[in-house]
Amino acid sequence: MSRAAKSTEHRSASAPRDIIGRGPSLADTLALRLKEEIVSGRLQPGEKLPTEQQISETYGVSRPTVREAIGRLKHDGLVVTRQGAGAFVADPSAVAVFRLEVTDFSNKEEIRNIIELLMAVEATATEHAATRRSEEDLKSIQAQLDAMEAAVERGEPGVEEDLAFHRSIVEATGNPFFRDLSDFLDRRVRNFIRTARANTARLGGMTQAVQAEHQAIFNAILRKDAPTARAAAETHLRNAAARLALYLEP
Amino acid sequence: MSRAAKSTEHRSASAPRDIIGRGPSLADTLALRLKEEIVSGRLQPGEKLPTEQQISETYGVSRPTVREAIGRLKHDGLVVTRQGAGAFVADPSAVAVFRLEVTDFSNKEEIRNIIELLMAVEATATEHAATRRSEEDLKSIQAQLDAMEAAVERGEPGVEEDLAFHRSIVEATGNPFFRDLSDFLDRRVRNFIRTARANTARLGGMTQAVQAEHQAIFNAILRKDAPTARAAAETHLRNAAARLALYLEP
DNA sequence: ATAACCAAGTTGCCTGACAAGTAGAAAATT
DNA sequence: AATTTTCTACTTGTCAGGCAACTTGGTTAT
Repeated sequence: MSRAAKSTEHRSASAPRDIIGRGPSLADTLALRLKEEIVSGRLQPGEKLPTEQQISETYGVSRPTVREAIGRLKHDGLVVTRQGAGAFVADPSAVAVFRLEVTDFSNKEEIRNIIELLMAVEATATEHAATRRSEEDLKSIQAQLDAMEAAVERGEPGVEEDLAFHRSIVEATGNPFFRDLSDFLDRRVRNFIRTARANTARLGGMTQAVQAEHQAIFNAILRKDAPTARAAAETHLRNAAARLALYLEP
Repeated sequence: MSRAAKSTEHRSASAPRDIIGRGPSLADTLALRLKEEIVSGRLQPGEKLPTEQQISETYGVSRPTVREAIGRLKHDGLVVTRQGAGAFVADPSAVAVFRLEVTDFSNKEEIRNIIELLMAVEATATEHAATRRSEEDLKSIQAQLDAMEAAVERGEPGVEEDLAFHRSIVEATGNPFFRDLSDFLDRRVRNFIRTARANTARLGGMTQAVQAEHQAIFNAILRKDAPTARAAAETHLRNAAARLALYLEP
C-alpha cells in the first residue's frame, strides 16, 4: 500500500484503529486500555509491557500515540520505563502518585462518598487549626467571616466568601495536603450543587443559619479549643450535607 | 541548516533546548514549566496557551514533545484543548482531577504531614466501618486479625498482615475514596519506614502492643460501637506515629 | 573460564506531512 | 449598507520514518 493511499484512509471506518473506538482522543483511550490491563492484574508488577511497536500494531495506532499513552501511565506512576530496556509495570507499593477523579455528577453515590470524605478531612483540619493557628491566621479567618457577614447583609448568597472562610481555616493547619485536598473536594461539591440547582427550583439562602455556624467555629478557633472546634465543624458540615441532600434524593 | 546537520547536534551542549535542562525527560520538565506558568497565575484561566509551534520554538523542543507535555496537563485537568482552536487554561473550580505526589522521603516535614492526613482519614474510616460493616466485612477483618496473630506467634513482624488488616477495615466503609486514599497513604508511610530502617539500627517489633491495639479496634467494630472504634483507631495511630517519630528526628 | 566486544532490540526525540476542525476575513447576496 | 455565505489561514490530532542513546545477551578473543 502506498503512503498516500494509507494517508487518505486515515479515519476510514474499516481501519484497524476502530479497536479502541472513538472518544476523547486515541491516546486517552489507549491509556485507559493499558491501565485496565495493569489494575486488573493481567499485567503483573515488574512485568514488561509489549514494545511500543507491538502495542502500536495491536491497537492500530501510531507509535507517537502509544508513547503519549505510556507517558500518561508513567506520569501516574503505574509504569516505569528504561531506555533501551522497555516499559515495566511499577511495584504498586512504590507508586508515589495518588489520583482522584470526580467527573460524574449524575452519580449520586459518588457525590455522597465525596461529601463524606470532605467531612472527615475538614473536621480534622478545623481541629488542627484551633490548636495551631497563628495570630495572622486568626486575623485572616476573621476577615473572611466579616466578609461573609457583609455579603449576608447585602442579601447575597456569598458563596465566594463562604469558600474563602473555609479556605482560611484549612490554611491555618499548616498542612498543605489538608489544604489542597479540602479545597478540591469543596470546589467539587459546590460545583455539583451549582449544576444541580440549575435543574431544580431554587431554594432560599439559609445564609443566616450558616453564618451562625461559622461564628461558632470561629469562636472555638479563637479560644484554641480543639474539641469544640471539631464539634462545631461537624455540626456545620452535617447541616450542609442535610441541605444538600435535597439534591441527592429527588 | 540541513536536516542531517541538525540531527547530528541532537544533544549538543550549545543547543537551545538547554533551556529546560536535564532531568526525567524533556516532556516531563516542559510539563512542569507550563504547570508553573498556570499555577503561578501568569496564565489566567480561560486564557489561550501559545500554539504548539510557538512553545516548541520557545523551549527548543519538537512539537511531539510539546504535545506530550500538554497532554499531561490535559490529563491533570489543568488545560482543555479544542482541535483547531488551541489549548486553554481550565477554570480551576471545574478541575475534576486531584493529584497527590509523595516522592521525597528526605523531607521529614512532608512525611509528618502525610501521617497527619492518614490519621484523619483512617480514624474516620474506622468509625464508619463500625456502623456499616456487614457480616462479611466482619469475617474478613477477623480473618486478617487472626493472620496477624499467627504471624506474631511465628515471631514474624507481619507487615503484610498488618496492612491487610487495615485494608479490610477501610474496605468496610463502602466508600472507595476512603479505601483508595487510605491505602495509598498507608503504603507510602510504610515505604518510608522501610527505607529509613535500612539506614538505622533495627529496633524490635513491638508487635505484641500493636496486636492488642488491633484487638481493641476489632472489638469495637464487632459491637458496632462507632465512637469507641474511632478512639481505638486514634490511639493505635497515635502510638504508631510515636514509634515512627524515632525515624523523623534523629 | 573470563573478559571484552558486538549486534540486535528498545526507548527517546526529531522532522515532515496530512486530516480535521476553528475562526476571522473576504466575497457574494440581499 | 448590512447580512449572509464562502474561503483561507491557522491550530490541534495523527501518522510515517529515521537517528541517537541505551540495554541485553550472545559471540569472540584473550
